[in-house]
Amino acid sequence: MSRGELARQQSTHLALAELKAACVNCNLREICLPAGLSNEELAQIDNLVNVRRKVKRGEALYRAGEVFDAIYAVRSGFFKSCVTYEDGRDQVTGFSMGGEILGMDGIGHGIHNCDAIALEDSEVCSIPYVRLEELAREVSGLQRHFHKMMSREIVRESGVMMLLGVMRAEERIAAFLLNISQRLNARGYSPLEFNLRMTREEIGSYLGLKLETVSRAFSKFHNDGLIEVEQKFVRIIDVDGLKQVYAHHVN
Amino acid sequence: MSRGELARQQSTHLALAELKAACVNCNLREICLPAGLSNEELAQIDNLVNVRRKVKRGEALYRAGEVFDAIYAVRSGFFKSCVTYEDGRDQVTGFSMGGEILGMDGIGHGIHNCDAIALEDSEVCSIPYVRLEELAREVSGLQRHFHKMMSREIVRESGVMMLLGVMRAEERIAAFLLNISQRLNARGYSPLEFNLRMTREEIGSYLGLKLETVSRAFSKFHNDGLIEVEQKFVRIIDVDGLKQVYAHHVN
DNA sequence: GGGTGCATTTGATCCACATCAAAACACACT
DNA sequence: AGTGTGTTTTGATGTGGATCAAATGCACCC
Repeated sequence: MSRGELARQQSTHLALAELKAACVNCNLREICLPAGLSNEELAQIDNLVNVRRKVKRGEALYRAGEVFDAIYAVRSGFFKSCVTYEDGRDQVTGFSMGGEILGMDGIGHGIHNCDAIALEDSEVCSIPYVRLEELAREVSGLQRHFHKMMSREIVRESGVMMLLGVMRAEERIAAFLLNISQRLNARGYSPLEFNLRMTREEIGSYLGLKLETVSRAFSKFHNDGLIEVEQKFVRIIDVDGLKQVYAHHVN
Repeated sequence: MSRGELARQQSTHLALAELKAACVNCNLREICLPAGLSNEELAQIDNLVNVRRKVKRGEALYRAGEVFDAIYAVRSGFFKSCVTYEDGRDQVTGFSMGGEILGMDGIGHGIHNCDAIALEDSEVCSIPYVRLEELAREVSGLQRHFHKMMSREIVRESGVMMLLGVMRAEERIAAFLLNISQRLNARGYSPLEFNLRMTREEIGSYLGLKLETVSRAFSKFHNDGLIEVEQKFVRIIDVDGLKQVYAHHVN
């Protein structure tokens, strides 16, 4: 598949998603907040997410410091989350794609802790937090699943801590590519070829590396026959080889 | 206050805590799971935490891979959480002291994601998760507070990611010391002198540094008149100086 | 179609922290 | 007090990734 075809396939997929109205019909329901709910329960929560919101590329869904009142399910598009430090240093703390939940960091203090910025034109389902609380008290499947999503966010972050704390540059980048690949796969896209939505600098920020280091690692993987890279387009040639990069470390 | 007196004061404090039975009487209730509940609500959740458990220094409260069925509130003592990687590399992902909740990482997949190891003889309140779920549906204050605790864990971890991703060694260690100091303060201990419960290696693992680097930073802070260090004992001399170490970076 | 601005690549050099090594120290046990 | 074990300190050296610099490529826009 060419780069152009791939881009077309991805956007068609997203366009279809936008036509549908509610969780019941959403093709992301199996990986989103309603995952694991019965059809009855699903119907109950459907009016929970009645508000949709489009966010254009480069715009913020929310920003650190804003009052928190809703969490968001990504319906289409792609987001980065990033925190800015008092002294201006900032870091990307995560990337979110369809079916993933954004904003759970705001619950703790009622204030968003990070910015959520769309990396392409995106759409989200807005889920008012007080209504989610209420409904979680009635629909135990929803309560349980919501807790799972928060817990998995904790686990995801400790995975990133591991990455930042103990892995070397190439391992981080191999792990990153495999992670993106696996998430695209879970959403029905090709796990072997895709267009990155973020810049080298954003990848670097997420992985605790400089953009030059990211670029060099991509080039090295390319030369080693593990991947093909051409700007934002990536094709994974040798999945196992990539896995070995971060399994087979110095020892 | 001498090192000996300080140790005695801390353990007396803990001994008193152990005499009391329930959340209603617990001196940690303001920072633990029941924080913010009314007296009525507090009474309702009291039988939730009926099971106590002692964990001796070096023993595990739980280990990665074990089935998750309860979260734990630290009643006395000190824990580290650490994850071990397939290839044997591991990393400390957090330290927990009185009033803090352990085990929320297990909710997502029903399996604990990390080891929780006592760094001194400790005691925890065991909170069966299914009962917590039930009660959270009835006591909305509990539900809300539980969500807040999970969310704050997410925020805490993104703080660590920032630390690992963008800070230099001395900044990390200054931030670490100030964080410990502030948490001790919130629990009624002196924020300016305390005994670390963990080794240099464990601090290093948490901060993504080698133990020698931690030791060198401690020595440097000592020489710069910011702190006094003698093995595990730390006295903070110049809080503002310490804050400047990580506020005043290269620019 | 050519210009402007941002993203990416690649090379050369530097430095913060890791690594290696050894000594000093603390604590538990006998 | 003496011995063993694990922790901490300190020094000397090495290196992975940062930094600095410059060229190239791509997208957008007039």
